[in-house]
Amino acid sequence: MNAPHEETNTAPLSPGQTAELADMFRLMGDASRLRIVLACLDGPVAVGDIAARLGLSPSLVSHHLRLLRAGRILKATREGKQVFYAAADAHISRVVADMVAHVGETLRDGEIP
Amino acid sequence: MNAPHEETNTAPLSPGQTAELADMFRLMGDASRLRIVLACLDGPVAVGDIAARLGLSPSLVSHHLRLLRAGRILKATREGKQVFYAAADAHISRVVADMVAHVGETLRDGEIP
DNA sequence: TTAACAATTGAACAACTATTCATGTGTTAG
DNA sequence: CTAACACATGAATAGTTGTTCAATTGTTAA
Repeated sequence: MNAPHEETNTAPLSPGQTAELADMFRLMGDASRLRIVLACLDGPVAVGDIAARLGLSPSLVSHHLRLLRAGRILKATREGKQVFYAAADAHISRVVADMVAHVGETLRDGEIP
Repeated sequence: MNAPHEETNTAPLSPGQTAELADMFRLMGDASRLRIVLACLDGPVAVGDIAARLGLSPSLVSHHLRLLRAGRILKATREGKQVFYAAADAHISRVVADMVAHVGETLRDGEIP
């Protein structure tokens, strides 16, 4: 699929891909939204449960969910009165989980230069 | 009811870690800044070269570089008149490259390159 | 039907941010 | 020394955005 030899080169991303990537990052660049995404990684969660679990108003959660849905990061599934949100697809959930795992290792421990 | 899946669950991040992660995402959530980071992944690049290569004003690039430096994503090295920027450490460059690679696979429908 | 519940939506506002322009700082060449 | 170069910085501004509140839509139970 890819070039046989790969170095630590700059990822050859097209301008469109770069913009798309930046969009994805921006969506998770907000703490509330990131927490919402993380809460949805395990499996489908209802809006009310997300709000209660994170201590946010249902309205705010819904606003954020709309953005995350528009960004193809989460998908919605209605079931009765409730609407469940989960990762849009397996790729997304894997990418996000991976980013979190890697950055979790990298996070600084209050080191002051 | 939900069918339990055996999936990589969400990494249990502390609130502080979550905020830090969101901060890192926010830094790369801007297209200009993301391109600057990508341009620095290969190795040390001078500010002027970044600006010329990306078609941005040196002033703007410098402003962004300050944020990226404050966010421990890039580090600066002075050499004569020029200042070279590169990934703050190996971890960062690996994390970023990995995210880019993954999202590169995930990206959908094509745009004009 | 009515009533309660779950979620969405719109408006309005404060806070933040990306960009530009002008100026300032440090460095090397002449 | 001065002048030119490379970058940084401060202010000012236009655009964006996260949050709250009130009202609305959709769904189920009584």
